Amino acid sequence: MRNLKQEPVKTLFLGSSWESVETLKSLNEDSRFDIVGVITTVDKPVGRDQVLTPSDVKKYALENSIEVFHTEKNDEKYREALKKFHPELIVCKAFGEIVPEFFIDYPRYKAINIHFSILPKYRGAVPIQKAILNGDDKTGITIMLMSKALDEGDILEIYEEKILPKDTNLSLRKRLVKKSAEILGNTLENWINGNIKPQKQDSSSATYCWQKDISKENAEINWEEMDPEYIERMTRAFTPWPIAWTQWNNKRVKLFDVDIVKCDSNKVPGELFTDNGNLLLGTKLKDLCIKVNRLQIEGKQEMSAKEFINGRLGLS
RNA sequence: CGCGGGGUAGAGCAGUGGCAGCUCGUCAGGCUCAUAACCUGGAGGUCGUCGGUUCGAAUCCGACCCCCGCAA
Repeated sequence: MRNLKQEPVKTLFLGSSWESVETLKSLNEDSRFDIVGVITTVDKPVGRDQVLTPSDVKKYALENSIEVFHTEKNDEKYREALKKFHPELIVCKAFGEIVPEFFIDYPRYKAINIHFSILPKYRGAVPIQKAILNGDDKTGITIMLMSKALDEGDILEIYEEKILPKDTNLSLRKRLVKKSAEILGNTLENWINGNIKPQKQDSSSATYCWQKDISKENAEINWEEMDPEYIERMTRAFTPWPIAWTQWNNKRVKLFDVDIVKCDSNKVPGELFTDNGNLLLGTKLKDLCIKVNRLQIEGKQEMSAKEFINGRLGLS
């Protein structure tokens, strides 16, 4: 039994995105852990002007005087990192690189990954989006050992979280980030003190999700084939990126917030029309329409349906 | 110099050389048992900024600033 408060665990953190920052922050502010360094992706060009920008994790680390290291998918660099930091524990969240096996085997207390699904369901890059898209009523957090293959390591702890009817990828992700930051420290302490026996995953029931499923191309609504329910889930799963969209007057229209409503119309699927002050889109089902609450026309700012109607924009 | 759309009242938009407009909101009054209803009236604009052309510019020309879609 190790008293972590007197003898903090030398921890190396791997991550890149804003959600990894929350995880890093919770560990950095936890006296049981001593963050010896952070590995993150190199600065990337970002936005319309392609300005070279450090990752959110790098920004946090620099502000908090934590040493930053870039491995750039290079085995030699990984060896260098081990020599430099001598970690007893590695924690990884939304890093964006596949790490070599010798690296995750090195620390005394192994390498831990946090994944936002109930593994072995939704192994891969976009588990939250996929859970919403599939209409699941719950998802969760898996804290697990890293292994050679992606998301296949033994499980230390699972936390379940309900998916609410209006949940978007963003809103659900925020809850999971917050929750995982709350439970991580204790889970790690239990693991380090030998109170957790890792559970093997049942790989025969594994499912997978790929980043390419969540792309601008896949965010275009196919009105002939998609059910209204699926379209509504798309708008939530594709928030805040890439945003479900369709065509109107040869322009892209992003749909930010929609509802499914009963309607009695013979509109063509995908046709935009107004009815009683509502902005509706016809679907392949005659008695159901998509009611648009917030939208954005290409070249315009995001606006409410009411604002869109007030401007008339060619609608009769 | 990656490609493209845009900046006009608080919001959304129309307006290609000749009085600054529309829908919504807002304010005042009216009607109504009642209102996101209806009627009447009002306030609210350096037309992104600077310069140029012109008798006259929101409108044409040049430069710059800002917002957005695509691409990466």
